[in-house]
Amino acid sequence: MTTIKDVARIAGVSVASVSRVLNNGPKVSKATIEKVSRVMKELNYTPNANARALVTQKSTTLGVVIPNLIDPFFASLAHGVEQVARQKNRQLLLSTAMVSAETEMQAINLLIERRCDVMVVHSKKLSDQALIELANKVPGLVLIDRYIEAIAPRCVWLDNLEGGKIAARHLLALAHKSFACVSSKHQIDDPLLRLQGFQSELQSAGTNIEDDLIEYGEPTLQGGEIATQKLLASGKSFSALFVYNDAMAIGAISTLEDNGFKVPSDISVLGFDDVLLSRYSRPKLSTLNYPIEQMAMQAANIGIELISKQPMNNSDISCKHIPRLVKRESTSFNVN
Amino acid sequence: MTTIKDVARIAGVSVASVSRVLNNGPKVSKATIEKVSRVMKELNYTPNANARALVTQKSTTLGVVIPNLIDPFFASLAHGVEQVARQKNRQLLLSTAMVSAETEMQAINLLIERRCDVMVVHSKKLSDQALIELANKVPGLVLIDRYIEAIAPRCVWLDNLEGGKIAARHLLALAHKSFACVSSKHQIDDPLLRLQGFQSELQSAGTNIEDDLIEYGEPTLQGGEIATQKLLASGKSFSALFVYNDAMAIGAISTLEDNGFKVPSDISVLGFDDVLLSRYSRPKLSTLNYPIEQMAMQAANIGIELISKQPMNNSDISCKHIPRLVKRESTSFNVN
DNA sequence: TTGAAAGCGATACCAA
DNA sequence: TTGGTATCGCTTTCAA
Repeated sequence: MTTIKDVARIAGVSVASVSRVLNNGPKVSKATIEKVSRVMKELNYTPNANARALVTQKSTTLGVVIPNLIDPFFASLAHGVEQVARQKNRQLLLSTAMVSAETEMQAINLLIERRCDVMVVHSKKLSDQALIELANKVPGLVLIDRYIEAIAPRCVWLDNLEGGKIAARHLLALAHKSFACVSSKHQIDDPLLRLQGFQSELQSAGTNIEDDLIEYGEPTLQGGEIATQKLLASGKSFSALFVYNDAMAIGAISTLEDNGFKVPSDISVLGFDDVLLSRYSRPKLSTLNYPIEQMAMQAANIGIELISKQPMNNSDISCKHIPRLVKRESTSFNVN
Repeated sequence: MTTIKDVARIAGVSVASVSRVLNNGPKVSKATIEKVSRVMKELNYTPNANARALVTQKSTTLGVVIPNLIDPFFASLAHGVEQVARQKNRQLLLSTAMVSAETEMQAINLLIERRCDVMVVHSKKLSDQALIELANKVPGLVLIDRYIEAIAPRCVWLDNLEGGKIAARHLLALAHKSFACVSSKHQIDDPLLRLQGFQSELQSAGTNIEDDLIEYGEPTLQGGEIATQKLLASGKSFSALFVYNDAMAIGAISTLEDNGFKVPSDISVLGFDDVLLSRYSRPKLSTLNYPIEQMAMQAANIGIELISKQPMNNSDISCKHIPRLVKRESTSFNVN
């Protein structure tokens, strides 16, 4: 690979001069600019970003830590970060981490080795303490989908509890009286919070879900199908079903219709997340929008802001997001 | 950030020794290993990957160039590359490029600046010549979804033409006689090839598609809906519909059922790509599997192989992939 | 406006 | 087994 020295030698100038034209330095004659530019083109010269980072002590990367890219939810997260990266002329560095404390730590460390100074981290397993220490070590680290009091301004998260409440309010407003829920025993507590919020709002309205009408499953299409079969097997009837996420909700609809129930006329089904799938299902899924892409963009911007010399006072900007009800076709007024 | 010098000073050894324990060097006493390791831990030392890359002249990154991460197809591609990266202890560097020659070139250049030595590139707009030159400059560059004769062993691609033929054979085998097609006028020629393959196979069977029964649309759900409406508006009947991709196919099914046609009993619908969506649709979509994830993994492995000192003789390994028919529920025997 | 030289954080060769 | 030191490619004073 040709280096700055090659360019300098062939152009008959010092490396300092080449460096100056490379960085649009302030004091360079037009003559050198042209001469050097021409040689750079001739030699097909590409500056070495690693060397630059080394000497300038600043990175032009933007890191993101997620479990994987195959889950559209995390792909959206990464997409949000990527958009900010492009806009800020940074390169996206991606580190994957299974949901385990060790791999999450490893993934973050890989970014630190690269001296990545801004990173959006999705960590469910590292302890609050570990994360706080990391946040101290890496000024541009921002957590997404997690809330830790001590570093609250650096957490961008969704209020799942409130999401559950919004779901309940929607179904109550549609005059539903008997409710069921398909939830998930995931390694994270999002499902729990959603269910809690849902139940608490029902209770405020003087009703509740019968114990038999709460089932759990894997957070997938099949998981939703199986859980719904169990629900049906209980023999109890219900007119509104709140499901942990969209994939499960689509599975639920599938099982309900296979068993002769029409959605939404017989049973309303409400999902959560508003992933791409929800627009493709028939009937189109009513759900709660999880604005993960915007949240990821906000997180990335906060990270960049944090390492800038003159941090704006962003303390007034809320990092808590409330899911938004998206009414499509799978929920409707209860006429029974 | 603490550096190797800090560690050396505090441990009372030379930087050379620290470097040795860092790299499990061959000649280090147990004593120094322990001493240095302890200090590294104490100081929370993380080696600087940029400095390492600079002196060793080798990268530990794996690059990928795609249009975006929001399209599940490209997310799968990136996911495949990411898996290889993790397995080979490399970090994923992602560069996005809109489908235009300039942005594609920019994206690749960003990777070169980082001295990324292996990259999987999805380029539809750069000229063959430009790509060949890049391939010469970057020995570990591999193209995906593109075939260029001159660098054939470094192209991993899908035979779209054959895909169209397979589609036709499937529908013919189901005794269909009247065909329609929803295609796309995309900036790339995949749709064209699929349609060509489809038609050529029909012709071999002594039949064809009437001109009125080929419609084009955006490669999206809505695009599929609209194109199918136009098809229906023609007034001509058909029992089998071949659609450019799964998103459009799901749109097509939606429109067909809205117009009183049952899928597959009245009309069989066949998609292409086998994205996640196809398993979530009702009826579940029959489609052609585009093994993009495996292809991406193969591409990444080829890239790594290319820069290894002792390249295996892989010339016998085919980089051409044939889509595989996935029979689900949207196609069935034609009983009329 | 230009160039010489120090230094960023590591590795690796050569001596000791 | 260790340490000294040149070096990677670049930026950034400091003089000229």
